[in-house]
Amino acid sequence: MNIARPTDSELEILHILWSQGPSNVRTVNDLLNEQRRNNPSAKEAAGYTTTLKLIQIMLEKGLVTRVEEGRTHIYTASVQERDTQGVLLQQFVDNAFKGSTARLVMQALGNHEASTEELDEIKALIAKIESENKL
Amino acid sequence: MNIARPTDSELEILHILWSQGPSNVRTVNDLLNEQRRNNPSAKEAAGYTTTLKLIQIMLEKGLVTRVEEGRTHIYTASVQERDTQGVLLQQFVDNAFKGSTARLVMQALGNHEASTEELDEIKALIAKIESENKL
DNA sequence: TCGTGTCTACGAATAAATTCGTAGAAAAAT
DNA sequence: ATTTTTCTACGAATTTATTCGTAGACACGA
Repeated sequence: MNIARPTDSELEILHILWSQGPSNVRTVNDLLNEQRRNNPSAKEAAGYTTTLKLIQIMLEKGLVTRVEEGRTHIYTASVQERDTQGVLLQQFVDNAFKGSTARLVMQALGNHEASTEELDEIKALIAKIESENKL
Repeated sequence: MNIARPTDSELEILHILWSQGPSNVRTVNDLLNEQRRNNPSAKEAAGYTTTLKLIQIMLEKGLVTRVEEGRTHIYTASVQERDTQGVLLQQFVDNAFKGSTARLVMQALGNHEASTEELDEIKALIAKIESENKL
């Protein structure tokens, strides 16, 4: 099964569906705008029909599924968060880092104020990969 | 100084300028299409005037500078590769990973066949960050 | 019942990125 | 000298993503 590539706006909506579970358009729109209010670099609030249209397009693309519940539709993400992030990441690495994942990781760790917990997690993952490599 | 955010096509051209140094449009176009031929998932070859137009737009945005040499123009990237990657990465982390750099790094390391050398580099970087954190 | 609000569907305006055709000037080739 | 090639500039078509207005259906409360 081929994973469709969501656009930026679609990704915003997917994040909401991933964290909230199945939702109607009204809920998605409300949460979307709440998120945007809390993020100064985000876009302006979206009108209801804007969000509706986006979700309808996502339905056509197969990014979400829906069931009717009375007069309204309840939407569910039909792609997994991990899978989608994997697809986007691969593409981003190709575009911005010419395919070098190592460079991307270095840059990410270099820029960012990593917490001790995060670093520990990453170290653990590296150890795991290394032990698997030995097999 | 504010770093402009290049689009995908602009980034392709920047990569060429970064690796080749100052170049005229013909050279950029040739290398661009050569790269695309070698990459099955890339776009079709670009016409000369397409590349020209893109570079002209990049000039307006301040992504490149140029000098005249006879009848032709020689273009040079006016943004640094590292800086640009940093800007793009920050934005990508926000969009796709809701700002969690740690998650991005985990996903990247998980997906990818990292070589021993790469892992060592990354471990060294983590150690460096940790020692700085202690100060 | 009648208005008001909430839903979907859908067309279309807007915006942003990309692509390319055409024209004119200058150089190079014949 | 004249034809062909190689530049730049620039307008405009195309494509893709985003935004929103309007219309019809239905429900709910006054």
